[in-house]
Formats: sequence, C-alpha cells, structure tokens
Amino acid sequence: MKTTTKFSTLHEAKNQLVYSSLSKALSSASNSKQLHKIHSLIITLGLEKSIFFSGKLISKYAQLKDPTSSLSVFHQVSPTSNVFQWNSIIRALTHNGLFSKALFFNSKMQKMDVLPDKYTFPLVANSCAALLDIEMGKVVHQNVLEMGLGSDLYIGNALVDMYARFGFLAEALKVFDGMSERDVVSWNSLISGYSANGYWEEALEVYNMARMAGIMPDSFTVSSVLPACGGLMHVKEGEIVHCLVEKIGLHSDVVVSNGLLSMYFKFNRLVDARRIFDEMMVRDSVSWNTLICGYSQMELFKESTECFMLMLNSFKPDLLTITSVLRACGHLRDLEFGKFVHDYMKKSGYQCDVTADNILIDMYAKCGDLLASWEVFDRMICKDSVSWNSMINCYIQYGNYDEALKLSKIMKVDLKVDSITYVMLLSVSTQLADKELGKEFHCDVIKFGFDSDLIVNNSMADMYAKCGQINDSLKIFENMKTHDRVTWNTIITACVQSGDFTLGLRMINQMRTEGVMPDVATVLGILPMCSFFAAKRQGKEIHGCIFRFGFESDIPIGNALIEMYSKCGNLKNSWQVFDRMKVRDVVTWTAMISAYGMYGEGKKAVGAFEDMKATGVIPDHVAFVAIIYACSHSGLVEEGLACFDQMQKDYNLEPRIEHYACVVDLLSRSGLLSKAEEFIYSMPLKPNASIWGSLLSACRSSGNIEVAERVSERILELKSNDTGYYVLVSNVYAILGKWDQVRMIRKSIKARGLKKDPACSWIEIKRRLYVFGTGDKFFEQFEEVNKLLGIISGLMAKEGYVADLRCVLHDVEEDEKRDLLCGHSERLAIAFGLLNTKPGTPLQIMKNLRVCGDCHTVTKYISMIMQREILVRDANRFHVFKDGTCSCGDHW
DNA sequence: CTAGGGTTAG
Repeated sequence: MKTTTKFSTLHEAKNQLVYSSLSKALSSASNSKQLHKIHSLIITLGLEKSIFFSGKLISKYAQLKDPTSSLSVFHQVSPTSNVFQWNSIIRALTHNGLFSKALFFNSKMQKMDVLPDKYTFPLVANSCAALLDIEMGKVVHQNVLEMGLGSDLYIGNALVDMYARFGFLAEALKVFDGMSERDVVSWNSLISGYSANGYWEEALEVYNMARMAGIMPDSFTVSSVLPACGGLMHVKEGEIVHCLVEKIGLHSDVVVSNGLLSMYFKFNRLVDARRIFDEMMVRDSVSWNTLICGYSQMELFKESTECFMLMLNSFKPDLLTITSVLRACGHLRDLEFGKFVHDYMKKSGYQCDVTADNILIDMYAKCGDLLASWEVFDRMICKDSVSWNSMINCYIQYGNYDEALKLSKIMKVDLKVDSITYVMLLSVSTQLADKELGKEFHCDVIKFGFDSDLIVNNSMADMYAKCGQINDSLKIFENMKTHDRVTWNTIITACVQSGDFTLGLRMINQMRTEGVMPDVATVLGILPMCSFFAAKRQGKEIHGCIFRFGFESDIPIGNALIEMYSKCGNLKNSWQVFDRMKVRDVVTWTAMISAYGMYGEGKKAVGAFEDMKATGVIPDHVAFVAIIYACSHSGLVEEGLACFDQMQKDYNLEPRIEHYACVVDLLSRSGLLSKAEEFIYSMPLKPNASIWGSLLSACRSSGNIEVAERVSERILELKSNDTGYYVLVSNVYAILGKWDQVRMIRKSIKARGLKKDPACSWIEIKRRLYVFGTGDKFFEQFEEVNKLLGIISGLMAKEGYVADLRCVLHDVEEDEKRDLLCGHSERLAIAFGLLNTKPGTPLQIMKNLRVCGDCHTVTKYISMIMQREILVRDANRFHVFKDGTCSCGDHW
C-alpha cells in the first residue's frame, strides 16, 4: 500500500516534471522546426492525445503560421475532441486567415453535438465579418442570444465589429447601446467601424463621447480616429490628438506613428510628415508605403521614386509599395523606371494583383507604350471595372476613339460599366463635339442610374456646352442637387463661351455666395469675358487676384493673360506678361505671335516665331495659323508663304482648312486676287465659306467686281449657317447696285431662322461703358455729338475727303447715304469720346463687327485733324490710328 | 474582441 502510493507520487512527480518542461519548451519554440521536434517528443511519450498538449500544439502551430500542422494535430483527436480543442482549431484557422475553413469547422462541431461556448462566438463572428457572410453573421447573433450570452463583453465587442465591417453601422450601434458593460475595445470597434466606412464625422463624434465617458484612448483608438481627422481636413482636431499621443506615450507605437504620418500628408503638411517619419524609432513597410504614397499625393513624384530605392535597403516592398511607386512612374513618364518596377514585381511573384495590374496599364499608357498597356490588360485573368476603364482611357488618350467605344460596348454587355466609364465616354463626345453621341451616353447614364453622380453631371453639362447646346447644359445644371467648384467652372465657362456674359457674371456671384473659392480654372473661364468687353480695368483686377491666389506661375494663366491684354488693346502688357514667364510652351508663343499679328506688327511676329524655334519649342498647327495670319495682316506675302511651306516640309504637318484660309487671306489682302483664286482651285480640300469669304472681302476692298460675283455664287451654294458670309455677299451686291439680290439674300437669312448681329460700338470713359448702335439718336449729348461730326466733316472735306458711298448697303438716295455713313456706330463712339476726354487723350473704341472702309478713312482723318491717337478693335484685329495713318497699313 | 498604407474620371 505504502509502496504503491510512493510509486504513484513518484510517477506523478515525474509526469509533472515532463509536463512542465514540455510546456515550457512549447511556449518558447520560435520556429516550426523546433516545434516539430517537441511534437515528436510528445508523440514518443504518448501524450499527443491529451487535451492539454493537443490544444497547445494546435495554437502554437497556428502562432507560427503553420495551420496545416494545426489541422493534422486536430485530426488525431477529432473523434473525441471537446469544445476546448474545437476552439483551438477554429482560432488557429481564424488567425491564419482561413475564415471559410473556420466556419466549416464551426458547423462540423455543431453536427458532432458539441455546444459552442463564449470563446467560440467571437472567433466565428470574426470569420463572418472577414468573409462578409451577412446571413451567417445574423445566425451567429441569433445563437448568441439563444444561449443567453448576449451580455458577454467579448462577444458584444465582436458583434459590434462584425456589423461595422458589414457596413451596418446602425446594427453595430444597436449592439453597442445594448451592452451592459463596455471597455475601450467596444469604443474602438465602433470608432473604427465609422472611420473605415468613411463616416468620419461620426467617428470623431464617438471618439469625443468616449473621451467624455472617461475612456483613456489606446493605440487602437488613436489610429482609428486619425484617418477621420485627415479625411475631414480637421487640422485642429488632428493636432489635439497628436498632442495626446505624445502625452500618453503612444508615439512609440508604429501604427500610431503611421497614422500621424498619413494624416499630415493629407493636410499637405510635408514638413510635419517628414519629421514624424524621421523621428520614428521603429518603421515598418507601412511607414515606407505611407511616405512613398504621400509624396505621390503631393505630386512630388521624384521623391517618391527615390524613397522606393531607399526602402529597398531595409524592406521588401509589397504590392502597396509597388502600386504607389508605379503611379509616380506614370506621372514622371519614366518608362525605364516603370519597367524596372514591373520586373521587380514579376520576380517577386506579384503578378496576379488586380489593382497593381490596373496601375501598370495606366503607367504604360502615360509613358507612351500603349502596346505594353494592352499586354498587361490582355493577360489579366480577372479584370474589374477599373481595368476596363483604364484600358479605355488609354485609347482615349491616344485619340483612338473607335477602339475605346468598342471596349465600352463589351463592358456594357457584361454590366461592368460604372459612372467613371461614362465620365470618360462623355469626354469623347465633348472632344468630338458630337452631340448625338453625347445624347446617347446621356440616355445610358439615366438607364444605369448614374444621373445623380456629381462628376457625371459636370461632364454632361460640359459636353452639352462644348457641343453648342447651352440650354441643355443649363438644364443639367439646374437639375443638380449639389455643385462643386468644377460645376461652377464648367457652367461659367459655358456661359462665357456661348457669349452670355450677363449670365456668366450672375453665376460668378452665385458661386461666391455659395462660398466656393475660385481656382485657376475659374480665372481661365472668365478671362475671355474681359477680353470681349476689352475690360482692361476688370482684367487688371483679375490679374491682381491671380497674384493674391498665387496662380501667376501657372502657364495656362500666363497664356490667357497675354491673350486678354492683347484683346483689351494693351500690347505692352501682353509683352510684359510674356517677358516675365519663366517657362513658355507653344501656346505662350502662339499667343504672343497672334498679339503681334492683331496689331499689324508682322515683323515682330516673325521674329518671335524664329525665337520660339530657337528655344526648342516645336510649332504646332495653331502656331502656324497665328504666324501666317500675322504675315497676312502686315502684307508679308513672301514670309507667310515660306511658313506655309515650312510646316509641311520641316514639321511634317498636314495643312488644315484654316491654314489654306490664311494663305488665301494672305494673297488676297495684298491684292493678288488671281493668285488667290488659283490657289483655291489647287487645294486638296473642299473650299468652305471662310476660304471664299477671305477672297470676297478682298474683292470688295479692291473693287474687283468680276471675281466678286463669281465668288458670291460659290458662297451661296455652300448654304452656310454663318450670317457673316450672307452679309458679305449682300454687301457685294449692294456695291454693285443689285438691290433685288440684296433683298433676296436678306429674305433667305430670315427664312433660315438666322439673325444678323446688329452693329454696335462701345467706349469706356471714367469707369463707365457707353454703347452705341447704328443710327442711335437716344443717348446723352446726341445733339453735341451730331454737331461735332458736322464740324469734322467740313474740315475733312477741306483735306480732300470724299465719302465712299459704296459702303452704304441700302438702296437709298446719295444724300441719305452720306447721312447713314455718319450714323455708323464707331463714329458716334469716337465723337462721344472726343467730347468727354481732355485734348490729346488717346481713345479706345471697340466694335463687334468689322470696320467699314469709309469709317476707316474717316478715322484716319480724325486722328490727324484732332491730334488724337485712336485705337479701334473690330471683330478681327486692332487698328491704331495716328497722324492720318493706320497701323494696319490698310491690310485688313 | 479593436487600428494604419494602393488604381481609373470631370
């Protein structure tokens, strides 16, 4: 009896020693190999089926990321396993991301009539959350309630988290509110739920409630609330959280520091972000990714790629690193680096990530390698909407619209289209100015339910405006529930481009009352309006704003300012803006060349054109239009023809109809009418109304009636919708005295529903704009103006002036014709200006149509008799009259 | 039981 007891005690003592040393060894095993050794030992000792060791082995293998071994241990015991072993295997699977297997074992356990306990549910809820298995999740919740475990803290926390991951924040809140006991994890789960689903305001609100409830935030709390501060751009709140982090010593937590880093990048606070990164004691790959991605977001792409190279020294980049840096490659157009990263990706076995492949498509397209884009797209096994959109976008960028439309049709069949697809497709119809195509897309947008999307609506408003359907554009605008800055910019530009400046101004005011700040695009939208009104003062005010907002180094802004000042009659300011620009693109040079052209400074235009080429800027189609136009307005026939030649020979540019029109203009303005006509017949393109129109205007000035009649017939054949050409033709018939024809044309203009713009001129005196129409009698000082014009015409007659009655386009008596000429709006404006300014002050007159020949002559006389410099801007160009001559040298 | 970093468009 004694010995047995002794023996049993000894046996137990031995066993206890084995147990404790094995248990110690198990806990300290740091890799799978060590663990396998201990495992063999346990098997040798015949202990592998003990509840304690089997459970320990399952968890330990799981901890060392070897769930297969966990499973094999479990299978050894499975017929007899109890809830402890089941929980171990479910936990092993859950912690290794094998969620569906975890759920499978959960149902198997129930089939074996083993009841789950309070440790099972959090694990199962976790798996449901990860798999987004909503049905199963609800069943689990139900089971919890049935088993009376509804008040368990851990289970409650798991359920809050599960519903939050489903995006069911209302359910999550309901569980949270129903909990009898809450800890920091409960609050964290709710905060992160709101934060991860983009409900940033709610996340912050719950965070503040937690603080008021006396909860001390931990690293989880902070890293859930930081993205909310960043997303809302709540700099103050973010800084308060940052202070708290320092105070309670959470900054040594790498996740918290990464959160701060990301937040400061969102605030565009590069210096703070960099300091956080530099002062981090421990960095992980997320820190590097946040840095690389942050630089990318701030468009510091070079820094982004440099950080990637630095990161290679200490970390293996993952897919997120690669996608961030590929984005930078695209923006840098650095094909070589892009290929380097792509190779790295292949070597590291990262080929099958949809997001990474999508960025590759975009990167190759941006770097100019469309074929490589296609290869990536073609090879992808699963393509998502972004893949298709990116590929379509490639084709659009390369102008291959047919291929883009073809792909979108396949997408439509597969129901893969999204709002972004339509934003891109709408941009195609906008670029083609194809309103029928645009309408088709509009129908699709309604059909697929994208018509409440802000960006889609902005695109549609822009599309209709650029297709000339301003009313449809406004209709879209009126139906929109929210407007952002782009909406306003689109609609303001639409108003300005359709010529409705009054509405444009109203929109700007409305934009400001809604508290939307203007940006570069807003300014670009309204500058043409200043040009039209020649509102130098308003233009200068806007120029001031540009400085205040810091837009002055923006190239498109500089370009628009050059154009604005030149159209406002201030060539000097144009040149000053041009001179101050540090970087000039082809548009900058073209704007300056056009400006010179409008003022008849042909020689300077040619000089600028040469300078442009010398600085390495390659002229495009538009630049050639500008230079030939400039030559034509200064009578530089040789130079103009040389340019036309050059564009084909040296620059391989196919001349377009507008280039031919410029050459016709060039020849005919210089009186080479037969040469011009010959040129028209030799062109490979079908001449349009503008080509014949140029020749016809020249015929009128030089009085070549024979050619004029022939050309008039050609123009009428074309049945153009532009009233200008009918007016021109009718003027020719008026000069010829063919009044029947004149009446016929006027009737046909009316019959076709066209309207002739009534002529008007305007002048700004002391910050007020005075507008005059033809034959106006009802303005202040009409009597004085009329008297002054009478005196002037007496003085002119002494100098040898004879009225050019051909400029009167009505069938009336000669005396009456003389009176009609005196009523031309520009003369009224000039006389009004002479009366209301001090002697010697230069005058500036604007006219919406072209100046007639007689007025041109009269203005020359006035500039001499009254000793005034008079600047007249007509629909086409500027005339500077001084001492009896005009800057245009009569080339107009 | 709870946390951080990635793609296409106007």
